[in-house]
Amino acid sequence: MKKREVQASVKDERLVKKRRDQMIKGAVTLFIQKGFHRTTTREIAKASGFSIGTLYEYIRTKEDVLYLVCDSIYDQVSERLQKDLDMNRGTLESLKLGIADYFRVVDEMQDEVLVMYQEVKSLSKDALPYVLKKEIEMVEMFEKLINGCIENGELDLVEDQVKMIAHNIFVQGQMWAFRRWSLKRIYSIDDYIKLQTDLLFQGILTKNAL
Amino acid sequence: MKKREVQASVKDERLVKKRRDQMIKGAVTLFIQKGFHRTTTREIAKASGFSIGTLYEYIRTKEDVLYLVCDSIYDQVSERLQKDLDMNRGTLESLKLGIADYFRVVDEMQDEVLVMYQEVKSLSKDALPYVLKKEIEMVEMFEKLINGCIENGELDLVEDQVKMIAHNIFVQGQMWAFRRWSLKRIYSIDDYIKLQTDLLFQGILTKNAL
Amino acid sequence: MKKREVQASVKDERLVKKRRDQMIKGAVTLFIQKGFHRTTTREIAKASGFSIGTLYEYIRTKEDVLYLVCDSIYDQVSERLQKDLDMNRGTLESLKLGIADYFRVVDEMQDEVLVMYQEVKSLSKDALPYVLKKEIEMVEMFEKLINGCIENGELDLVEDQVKMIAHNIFVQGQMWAFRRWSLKRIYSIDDYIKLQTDLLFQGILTKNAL
Amino acid sequence: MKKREVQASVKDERLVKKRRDQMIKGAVTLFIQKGFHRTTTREIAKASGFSIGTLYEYIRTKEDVLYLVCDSIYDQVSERLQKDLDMNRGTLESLKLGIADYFRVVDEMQDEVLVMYQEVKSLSKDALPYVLKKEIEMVEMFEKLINGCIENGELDLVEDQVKMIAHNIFVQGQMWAFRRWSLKRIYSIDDYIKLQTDLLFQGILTKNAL
DNA sequence: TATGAATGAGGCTTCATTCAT
DNA sequence: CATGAATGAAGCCTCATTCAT
Repeated sequence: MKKREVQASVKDERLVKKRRDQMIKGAVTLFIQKGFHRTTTREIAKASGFSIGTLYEYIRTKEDVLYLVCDSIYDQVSERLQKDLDMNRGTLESLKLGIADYFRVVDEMQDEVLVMYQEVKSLSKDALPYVLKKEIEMVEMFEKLINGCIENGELDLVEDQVKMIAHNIFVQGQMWAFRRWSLKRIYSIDDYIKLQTDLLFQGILTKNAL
Repeated sequence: MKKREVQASVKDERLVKKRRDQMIKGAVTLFIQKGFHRTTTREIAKASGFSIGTLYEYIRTKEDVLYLVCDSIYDQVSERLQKDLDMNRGTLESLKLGIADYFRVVDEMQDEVLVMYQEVKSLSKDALPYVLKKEIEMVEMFEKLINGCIENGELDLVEDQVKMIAHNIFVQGQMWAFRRWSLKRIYSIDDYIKLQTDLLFQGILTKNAL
Repeated sequence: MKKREVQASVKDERLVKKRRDQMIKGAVTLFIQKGFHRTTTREIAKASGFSIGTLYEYIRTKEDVLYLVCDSIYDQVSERLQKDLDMNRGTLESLKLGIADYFRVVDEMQDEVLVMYQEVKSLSKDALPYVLKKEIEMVEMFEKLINGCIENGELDLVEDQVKMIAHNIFVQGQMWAFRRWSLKRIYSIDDYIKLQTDLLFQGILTKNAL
Repeated sequence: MKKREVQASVKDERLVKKRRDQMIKGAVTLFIQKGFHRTTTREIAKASGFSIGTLYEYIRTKEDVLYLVCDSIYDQVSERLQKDLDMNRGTLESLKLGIADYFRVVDEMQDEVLVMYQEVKSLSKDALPYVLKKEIEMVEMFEKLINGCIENGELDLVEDQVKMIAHNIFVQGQMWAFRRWSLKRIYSIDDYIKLQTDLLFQGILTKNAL
């Protein structure tokens, strides 16, 4: 599935990229503060550093801004993950590193993740699939990391389990962003990573219990 | 923390209850279809079976409807959970039952949970805490179930772990609702319960790895 | 062909009629001064004596106002013509009376006719046919008056001629409105009626020439 | 009355002429399709084959384009008529030829005539007189043709009649353009010329009736 | 001369809320 | 208590025009 094209009136590709970057940056800040629906196009223009007229030279509708924002955030997050995947050696260690890295990206991009997370649903039926596709791809990255361990004999799991775990990891990452109001009071990101990883690997039953 | 009062012009308490029930029912349907922001008060009134004027006899602002909806959903979910908690005997079995029951409630109330889940953030700074409080209470229910097992010596966990697990359970419940587009293709609710419970209890390293 | 329905949010039919009459009256004044495109919806609302919100309780789009205006003007004009037609006796005299009466209606409703005449083309492909239909009906009225004379033996014309004459009469009526800047300097409405009628009946070759 | 000057930034007269011709050609096409108000300056620039910036090197405002279009159309039509006038011999025959020729020009330039006809009123109070002046001149051409016949004794009419007839001819020409949706179903341009000419000359009263 | 990115006033329309009946 | 007509602030978007390159 190709990227969904957001039409711009301006021809200069480089300029389009530049202006849209300004736009995304400005919009994220606003969406964090007040959400997509409560943010006006004029506010977006202002926060982006140009006029309302100029804003509309680079998008067609307000929703395009949301799409651009979501798209950009996913790109950033998955780009980071891709690196871990690339040096994946199929060991438990590299799985752990992948998870830790993902959680850290989420931590660094808390606001962005939260925004995307809360506002995707505001995308039209038209744009949603493109963003969902990216989500699926990220879950698949975790599946690959896990499958690597299985192939190496470090884990013994069936496909259904793999998929479930991949989903869990993905959601627990997001969870750090969308439940931070609650979690941050108790844990640092390092605590969070350690606790979640241990739980994931060992479950709640102590050795004693086995 | 007491329930947040939503002011009504009408005095007859029984009538207020009745009208608000109609309202919640109508609103949930609409919020599911189009989300809170895209739903108009007029539509809510119509779906509730009365006029826009009447609607405003029972609420003060549109946001009140959202609050009422969220409040009602949480009430229903936690009421169900409360029962399990009441007959909690501090055994792993009753923890498992609690989890299974929670996941099943979420399954039955998928739409409602999804709505609440996606729209809470639209609540004003004023109303949000009241709903968040309910969430906290639900997480605490799971904490209690777990602590029961610890007291009984069936589990050996420190507080930080307990809280983390409670959060995980809570989120995995919601996850069944908000990722159903993805999960339902792979799992039935029974699969989901079994897999998640096993994973929770035993982790991914399982027997072989130990 | 039925009248095209213009949807109103307000239910009370009588009120709808009343408000739309206000609206048409206000709009015509404005359209005369500045044309449809240069008139804003807010101006229409103001000229109609209510708020912009109220305006939109009675129409769906700005174009609806134009349609309502055109529709109303045609109704008024053709209602007047209908009377003449009703007492048509198939004599040259009643044809002359019909023409004179039509020209007089146009004279009395100069502004309205001019507006409709200049702005119909701004109607969407959707609404245009309904208005054009009315125009056709009016032309047909003149055809009937003429055919009456033919049946009575007062005139001897073939169908093509009848149609042409009907069109000419119709256009010469409008002409009094849309070329008044030029014609009024030279003729009174009575002059105009007399001259046009004579020309129509006798041509320019007159007695001398024959 | 001199031509109204439309200011251009560009000095090279030949270039101005060339660009404006491109502009008029492009604009007419668009005005025909969507009318003056619905056509944007950007569209005009594009249809003219140059950029929006360049467009504004040759005009001052969007309205200038309309003026240029109207002006050009009138020029073309009256240039053709002028020829007939030049060889006017004051005979009924040359009057007939003049009318036929005018109707034929209108037929050939249907679109242009229609545009001009429907959009002149969009000209500002500033530009309108210049275009109206051309219209008057055209009507005067017909007056001259008729007066020629009178001087030759071929017709016997008073001034008021002459003016009325000239107006009628002029309007009947336009009519072929602006009522073509209706007329073309019934008549070819030749039918139209013959019928209108006969009616004009002989009226509707048959010899018998006299 | 030619280009096209930038501007912002202003247009159309929606919708939460009020209030007279 | 119920109704629904009225209100107007505010939102999204367009487009004529300018100006730096």
